[in-house]
Amino acid sequence: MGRAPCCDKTSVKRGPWSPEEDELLRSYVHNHGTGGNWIALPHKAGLNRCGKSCRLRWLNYLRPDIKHGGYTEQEDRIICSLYNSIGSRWSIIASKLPGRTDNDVKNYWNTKLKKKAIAMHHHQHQQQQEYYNNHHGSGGRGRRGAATPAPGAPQSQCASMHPSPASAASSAVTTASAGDAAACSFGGAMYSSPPTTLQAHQAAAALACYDGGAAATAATLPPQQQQQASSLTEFVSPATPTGAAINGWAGGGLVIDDMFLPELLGVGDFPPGDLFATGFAPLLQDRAPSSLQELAACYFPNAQAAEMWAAADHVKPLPPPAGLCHSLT
DNA sequence: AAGACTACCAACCGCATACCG
DNA sequence: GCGGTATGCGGTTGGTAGTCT
Repeated sequence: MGRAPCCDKTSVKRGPWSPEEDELLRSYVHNHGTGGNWIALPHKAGLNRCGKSCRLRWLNYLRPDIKHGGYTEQEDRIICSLYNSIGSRWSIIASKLPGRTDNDVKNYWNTKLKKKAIAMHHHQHQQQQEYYNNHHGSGGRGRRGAATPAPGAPQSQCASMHPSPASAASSAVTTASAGDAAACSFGGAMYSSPPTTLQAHQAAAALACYDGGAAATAATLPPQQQQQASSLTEFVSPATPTGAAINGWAGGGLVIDDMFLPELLGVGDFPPGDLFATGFAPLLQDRAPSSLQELAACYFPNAQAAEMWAAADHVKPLPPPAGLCHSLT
C-alpha cells in the first residue's frame, strides 16, 4: 500500500525555482516563519508549489545561513571521517558542518570527495605495497603480507568496508558500490596517519555488532581476533557483555573515527596508535555526562544505546591489539 | 563549430518515523 | 493502541554548464 501523495502533482508547478518564487518564499518565511506547516505554506505565500518542494527549497537554498561551495580541507576531513564512521547519514554529517545542508554534503561527497578518497586510497595502497616490498621482499607471505592486499586486489575482506553498524541498522537501503566501499574504508585515514589501534578495534566492533551477532561472528575469527572482538564487546556494552546483548543494540556499534573524535572532544590530535591507552580513556573520564551523551548521540541512532554508552565506564583500557591489522584479514 | 561526454547540483521520489486525534 | 498525516531523510534523476574531440 503506497502513501497518499502530499499534493496534487498535476496542479502544482515543478522544476527549477524562479527568482520571483524564491522571493515570495523568502519574504513569507521572513515575515511569518514556517508556522510548522509546510503543506499550508505555499497557499498562504501565494506559491503554486508543493509544500514539500517549498520546504526543500528553503532548507537547501534560501535559508540565510546557508553556505554554497568552498569546502575547506577541515570540512573534507570531517565529512570523510564521519562517512567512515556512520555511513551515509547525511543529516548527521551536515549537522556538524555549520551552514551546510545534507543535500549539499551528499552532492559534494558523490561528485568530488568520493573520488578524492578513492584516489588517495589507491595511493596509500601503493605506498603500503612499496613499504612492504622494501622490508620483506616482493614475494613475502606471512601475516602482514596477507593483511596488505596488493593494489587492485579485491577489498572485500577489509572489515571497515562493511556498512558501518549504524548504517547497516538504518532502514535506508544502502547500495554502496565498490568505489563507495573503498572510499568509505579509506575516508577516515584520508589525511591522517597509518591505521591506528582504534581502527583495529573499530573493525572488530563492526564485525561483532554488525554481522548478525557477536557470538556467531566471533566464532569465525582466529583466536586472537576472537579476543579482540570480545574485548570490544565488553567495551561497547559493559553492562551487557554477552554477544546476544550486543546484537540487540540494533546498530549501536562503537565505530568512532580517530580523526573526528578529537574535534568532538575539543582537543588536539591523539597520538596515533595509542588512543585507548593514553588519549581516549582519560579524555572521556573528564567529560561531563551531558557532554558524553552529546558525543554518543552522534554515533548511536538509538537513544537508549547512546545513554548507556555515555554512562558506561570508559576508563577501562583495552589490551593493545598486538599487531592486529586494521583490516582483520 | 558542433556533437559527445562529463561534472555538478537542484529537485524529486518514496520510505520511515514522529506526531496527533 | 491505532490509523491518518506531516515531516525528515537518503537515494536517484534530470537539466545545464563546461570540457573534450
